[in-house]
Amino acid sequence: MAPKGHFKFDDEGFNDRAPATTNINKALEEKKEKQEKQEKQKKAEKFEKFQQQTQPQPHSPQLNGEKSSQQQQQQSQVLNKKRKREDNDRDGQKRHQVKREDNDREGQRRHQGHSGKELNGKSERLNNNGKGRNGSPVNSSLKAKANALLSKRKDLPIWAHQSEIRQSLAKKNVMLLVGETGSGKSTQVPQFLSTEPWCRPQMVKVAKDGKGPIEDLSVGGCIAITQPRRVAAISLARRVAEEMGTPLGNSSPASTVGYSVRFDNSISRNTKIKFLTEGMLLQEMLRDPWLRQYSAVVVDEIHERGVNVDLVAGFLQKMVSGKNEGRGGIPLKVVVMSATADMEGLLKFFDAGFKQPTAAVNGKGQKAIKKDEEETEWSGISSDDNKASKKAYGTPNGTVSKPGPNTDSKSNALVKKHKNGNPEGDESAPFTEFDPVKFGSPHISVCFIEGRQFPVKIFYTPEPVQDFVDAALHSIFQIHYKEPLPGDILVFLTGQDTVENLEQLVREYASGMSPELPKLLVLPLFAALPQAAQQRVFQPTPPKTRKVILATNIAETSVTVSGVRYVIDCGKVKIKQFRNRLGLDSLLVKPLSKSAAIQRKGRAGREAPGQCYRLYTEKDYLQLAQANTPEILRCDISQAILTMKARGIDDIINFPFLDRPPREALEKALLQLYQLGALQDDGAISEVGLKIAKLPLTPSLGRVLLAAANPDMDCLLEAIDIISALSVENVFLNLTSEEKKEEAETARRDISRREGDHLTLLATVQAYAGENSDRKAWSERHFVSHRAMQAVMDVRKQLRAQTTHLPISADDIVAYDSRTYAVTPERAGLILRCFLKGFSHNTARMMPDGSYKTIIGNQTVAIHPSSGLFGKKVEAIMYNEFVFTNKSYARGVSGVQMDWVGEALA
DNA sequence: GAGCACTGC
Repeated sequence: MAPKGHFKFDDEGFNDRAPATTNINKALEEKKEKQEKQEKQKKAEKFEKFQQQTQPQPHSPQLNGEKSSQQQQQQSQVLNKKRKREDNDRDGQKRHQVKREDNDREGQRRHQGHSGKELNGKSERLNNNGKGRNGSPVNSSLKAKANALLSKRKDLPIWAHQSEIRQSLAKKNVMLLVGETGSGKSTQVPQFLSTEPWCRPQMVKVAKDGKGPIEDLSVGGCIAITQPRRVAAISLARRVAEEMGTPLGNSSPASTVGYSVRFDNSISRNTKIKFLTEGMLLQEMLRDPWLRQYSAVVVDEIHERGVNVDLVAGFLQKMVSGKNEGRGGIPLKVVVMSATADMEGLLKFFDAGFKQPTAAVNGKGQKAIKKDEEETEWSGISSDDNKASKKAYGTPNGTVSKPGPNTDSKSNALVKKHKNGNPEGDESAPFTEFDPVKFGSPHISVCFIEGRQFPVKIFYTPEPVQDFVDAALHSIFQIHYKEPLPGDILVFLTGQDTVENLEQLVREYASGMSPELPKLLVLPLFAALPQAAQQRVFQPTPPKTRKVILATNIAETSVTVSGVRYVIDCGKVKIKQFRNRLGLDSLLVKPLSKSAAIQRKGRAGREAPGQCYRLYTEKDYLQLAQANTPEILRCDISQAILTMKARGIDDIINFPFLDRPPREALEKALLQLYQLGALQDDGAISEVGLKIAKLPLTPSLGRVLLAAANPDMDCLLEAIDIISALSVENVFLNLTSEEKKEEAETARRDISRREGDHLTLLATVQAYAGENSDRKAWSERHFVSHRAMQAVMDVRKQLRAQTTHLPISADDIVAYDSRTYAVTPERAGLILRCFLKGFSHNTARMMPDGSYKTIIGNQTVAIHPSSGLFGKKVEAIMYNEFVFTNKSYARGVSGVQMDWVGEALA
């Protein structure tokens, strides 16, 4: 029977007083709302008609073998073709489609899969195997394929803007481009620009490092496009290579399109278009602050606002408004692209650089943000920290505490505006203040591209919902009873616990359903789910069945599931927030932002008109924050600060932040870097700091690595093994049943160490690396994640390669890798003391009652149940992470001696 | 007695 009663939407179930507007850009929306509505209706009608005509589709012969015979995918494929909507966004749907074509053509990639997420494993490492195929037959077939793709490209919404984009960038060096999903911006903009006259390499005479002798250097010729995720960088590069008829990356010296992501660099001498992750561009900036190989940098998906993209934006803002001395005066073109970003804020941000080249946004902007730091209840250790910080840097002349003297009210307003967004802006509200013409800048052009999305109808609950799991349950069955097939349901929940609760409830209710109704196939989806279980989501829906996917935020950006027409949005999201005063990460359930709500809603309208059920009231929706809090405002920024220092930014206070971290966060980060020895007394970066900044590690772990390389300690290879394991999540599998846990305990006996998690990880990595016959079987025997261990080995390899300047030789490595004896207790102590060099602040001592209190701050902390030391009592502990969920937990824990801690703190 | 999502020469 259908669940009924206490939960329902307005008007006999559903309330549709808030019709969907799928166009996110409000400026466009205002102008085009009517026109679009009509268009969309037409489109929808057309689609319905088409769907009726094409319902039973024969299987496509060219795509046999692969899962392409799956009805659903094929349907969407045919649909795409018919509608000439070549998908150009970078999510899973397209990825697996593109990838599948690769497989059919070349059959050379392993780890075949259908989700973008799966690509996100280690599989992309091996994608350059089809080398040496640049003979003329292949080239001509590449060209033929590119020609075939051209007509699809011409149908993209962005194609009509081609000359506008070219002309704008010929005149102005900065362009802001808003384009919705499906507009084609990520694939087409680089191609438009790569043939422009300004994109050719030029020889200039310039002093290479700013001071030395004048040299002839080449500047420009290449375009960089940044992406927040590795999969996106790789799949976009592959797609653009196909469209241009060129081999991809390092498969041929003739290749003009490549990519660069961690563990996988695929470029050639002739690369003109290079997709890379934001972090990768930052690393390139450390090596060449002037980015001399590039004529242009395209920052894509800036609205996601990871820490790295904020730093990239700051560096670029300084660069475009500077004199380009290091580039022989040749300007760098910058294109900033986004689906939803606050373009007004971005325009002002870049414009401020031109107006005030040295201090675009200054210190006072903090005020607007500071209220976000709701840390009053955490006042425990703050005063100590503040004192220490002031002592280290001094208020009047320190690099740190200097308040911005030349406060500019405009830029304050910018910070404030940017922070708060459009306060009353609901999706359909006109973005009243923004007018590209009015805000036009002599340096910056703005371009809006319409997207392609089906309309999605929004329903709100009439009353606030107490229990969203219960509400979601009712919504699922309301949809299932009311709406015809096909049309799968995607439910956004907060975490594994809510997913599993709801999963059980839906199964219970479904078992009592009338047998005449279509069946429900309930599928959970969250990051910690084993790979095989995640894959079930991408398998075709069986006949007379409706899929119900219960997902965390993983489905918001990382993974696209086809077939979804109904989205249920619980209105909450679990986010990590760093508490500066405690050095503690909190994982909390919070209301999501409007742009995230819009993103979730959009998942229903990718293949057909859809519906979105919001488990909150319209009033609550209107009160949501406009955008997600940028990561830089809610994470430990010590690594970001160190990157800036290493890049030559000494005056952190006057750095042009897109959103300025509160002073407290800056001080905390600077203090921590100072305590690690990465900064000198005057706040300048030290030798140690420079070395740490070049490592792909947090400053703490980088410090450990340097300590271990010290001849007195001499345990670098051991430290690298542990650090590699610590930088990968969940080496050990999550075990649910008691039996499994006991079984695992026995199986892991040979790799468990009583000293704690660090040495257990060391033993695990050593044993895994020493297993030469079948590592997968070894992992299964030990209840260890093989996927995680592959990632560990990647990091380990990278760290070994990066530390060759440190005192280890190839012989040392051979000797280390061939040894079989266990680490002695003495050596274990030595290793832990190295870790204390980076983690002295993450220590706690046992109290007489058996609880632990942090040595700095005297906070109660419990050992996380995932730790091998859980339930054990030792004199003192050192831990890798301090996390608050239900209470404060230490994760990655080892026992240490108090005198070691004293030695490290001294 | 517990696990949002990404990412790095």
